[in-house]
Amino acid sequence: MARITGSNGERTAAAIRRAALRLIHRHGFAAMNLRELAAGVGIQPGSLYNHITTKQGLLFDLMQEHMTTLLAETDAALAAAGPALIDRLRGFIAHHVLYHLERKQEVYIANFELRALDPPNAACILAMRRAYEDRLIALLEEGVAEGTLAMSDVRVTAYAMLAMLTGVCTWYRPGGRLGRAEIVALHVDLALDGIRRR
Amino acid sequence: MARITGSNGERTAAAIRRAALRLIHRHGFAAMNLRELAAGVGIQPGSLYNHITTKQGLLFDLMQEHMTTLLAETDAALAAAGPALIDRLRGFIAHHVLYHLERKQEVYIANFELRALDPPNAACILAMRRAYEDRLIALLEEGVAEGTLAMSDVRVTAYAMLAMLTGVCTWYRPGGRLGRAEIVALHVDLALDGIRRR
DNA sequence: GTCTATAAACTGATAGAC
DNA sequence: GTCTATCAGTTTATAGAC
Repeated sequence: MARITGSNGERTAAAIRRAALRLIHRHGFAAMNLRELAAGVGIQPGSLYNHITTKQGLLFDLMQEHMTTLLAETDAALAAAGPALIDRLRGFIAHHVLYHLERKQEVYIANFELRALDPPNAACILAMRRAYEDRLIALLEEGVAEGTLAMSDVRVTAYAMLAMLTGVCTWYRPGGRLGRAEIVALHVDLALDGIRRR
Repeated sequence: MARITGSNGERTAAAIRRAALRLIHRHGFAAMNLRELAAGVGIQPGSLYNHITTKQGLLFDLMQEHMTTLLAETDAALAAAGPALIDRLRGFIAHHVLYHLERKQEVYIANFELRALDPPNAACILAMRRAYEDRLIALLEEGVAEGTLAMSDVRVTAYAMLAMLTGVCTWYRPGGRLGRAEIVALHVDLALDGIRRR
């Protein structure tokens, strides 16, 4: 039988995660204090501890949730793409850009607050990031092997592509000159033009 | 007549800047405390204030010095390149990558600690960053106008190029698989391949 | 210019009533 | 689950002796 009381707890927990993403993205993890976070949720500072273990644990949970979602959605996008390598590569790039446009906060935090994690937590997130990078590296190697792609150094190219595609996070603002679909299309071309064999 | 006493002050000030760059790069500005900074320099915390105004003022000085140097060196690299657009563009890219390889700490701080600056200070640094971006945008527009370059959107392309070229900071380690000259050459090609008309 | 000492405010986290 | 109250430690910054 479903619980009726206590349902407020999950709404509060979700509100904490939402407010934390906003504040960490804006001020950085170290500069965000728990009083400010509690005020953003509309509860008292002490009440936070009904939903989080520590400030550090909160950051880790946010990052882990983000990386898990990113990996799962990426694999879904790859599975949904056509079987040809170029289609899967387009699928990867388009998904990466769209995901990064829609979840700027999570992406920014996962990329730049790794140093705020305790070493064991950082190792866990880093392993997930490596797994993500390996998805792209595998695609590039496949393209080189079959002869449709050409590049001097697969690993450097993969890092350069990811840096370029992630860069949209730093300047994109909803309601700007370009729509999301346009930005995605521009970046698919930018990323592919340099590596397609011709 | 040159002062003889007090010459230790400038050495201390330089040591503070050096230690601050290292600590901010490693832990972030908010997470760096002045006790740790003083210990890194080998003085007591209170003595820092003979050389800095506030912690905020220290960050601003570091960023301003970095941006001034970047702009000056970039203009020197452009002036030293051949008159042809493609040579100036190569010069810009090669200088950008090499500078970012050699001054990882400054670059990282200037890019990711902007949110730690007070609004007036942030506006000042942001204006210098815009001036830097405009150097590249002007080159791309010149290339499109003369017909040697082709791209769908100059501004998006410029941001994408800068993000890609700056990305080396996040993974480059001295003594790694690739030397600096190789990394520079790889990125010049990666950045140009997508925009040269063919 | 550096030191010691300390002010004044802020921080993450806990205890116990409701 | 939320509240009030508070602990214990840390933070930036200052004052005054040497």
